[in-house]
Amino acid sequence: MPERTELRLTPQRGAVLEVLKAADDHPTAAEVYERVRVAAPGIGSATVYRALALLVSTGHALELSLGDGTAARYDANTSRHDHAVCERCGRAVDIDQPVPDGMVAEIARRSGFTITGYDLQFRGLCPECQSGGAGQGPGRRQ
Amino acid sequence: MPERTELRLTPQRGAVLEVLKAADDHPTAAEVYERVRVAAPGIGSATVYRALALLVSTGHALELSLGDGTAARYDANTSRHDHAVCERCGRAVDIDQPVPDGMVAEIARRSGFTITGYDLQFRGLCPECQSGGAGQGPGRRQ
DNA sequence: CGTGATACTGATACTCGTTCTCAACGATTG
DNA sequence: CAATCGTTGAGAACGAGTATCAGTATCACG
Ligand SMILES: [Zn+2]
Ligand SMILES: [Zn+2]
Ligand SMILES: [Zn+2]
Ligand SMILES: [Zn+2]
Repeated sequence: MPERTELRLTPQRGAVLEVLKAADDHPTAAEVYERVRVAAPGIGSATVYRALALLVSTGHALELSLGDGTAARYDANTSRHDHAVCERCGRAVDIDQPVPDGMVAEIARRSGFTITGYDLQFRGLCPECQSGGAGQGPGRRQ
Repeated sequence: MPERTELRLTPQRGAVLEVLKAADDHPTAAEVYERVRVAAPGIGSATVYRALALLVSTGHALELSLGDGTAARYDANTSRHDHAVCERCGRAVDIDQPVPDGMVAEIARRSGFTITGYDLQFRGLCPECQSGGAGQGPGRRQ
């Protein structure tokens, strides 16, 4: 007798999760949809959006706003980490260096806020876009 | 012979700028539109969007993505600063404590990125929402 | 002034990412 | 098998932002 239907792993949801786990590039919902259609050809976009929301709400994925005006991206790496986003090709890489606790405490003290978390995105040029004049083409946006 | 028409301060643009300067709550474009209609009743929303984009591109205002999925907000305070956003009422207050240079340098070294800037948003509860159970009502979103 | 060139405006149509609605489907239980 | 209920896919709906376009204001110049 299941008191709570935690997360029924339907084929569609499994496929979405697989795509997320296999991705290392923080795809948008639209990109997840594109990729998941290989494994689940008939899947509808609404189902992908619903699956992503479900995975986020159950802690199996993170939803990222990279602050560059682009759509939200999804990340199967649910440990606390930040990102550096290339302004040219849109690539987002993981940054595993947290803000010092002292700084957070100081900001809480000064602002009166109870700080429950933060989001930090660095902007710049990725190594590829610095060297190769063309890099690998302007990927996303801008 | 004016070689470049820099920025013609039309009544509409002036009104938008006044609204921005008077605001201390980082309004969205829609909110700016609402407010500016008091001073410029016939103004169209497209004009507000155009004025905001112009102000941003000429350095008279900043466009903020607060990472909470809500629309972009605008800020007449163009000096470098970050924000703390209340998860309950949506209020965004200024934070004037930059990330230590050493941390940025370390991240640039590790990631190989050339870091040109960053965006940092703290999440939490504002003083009003901590105490007053009701605060001033759930303002924006969530 | 009048004239044309150019910038700006407001209404509206449009785009596009995301959410909603709903009928059909499928798993589960008894 | 029948009843239940969560899930699905199609498509409609939504909303922020953008593009289009005809009309208007501004300006330089004669
Ligand atoms: Zn790049
Ligand atoms: Zn990541
Ligand atoms: Zn609050
Ligand atoms: Zn600010």
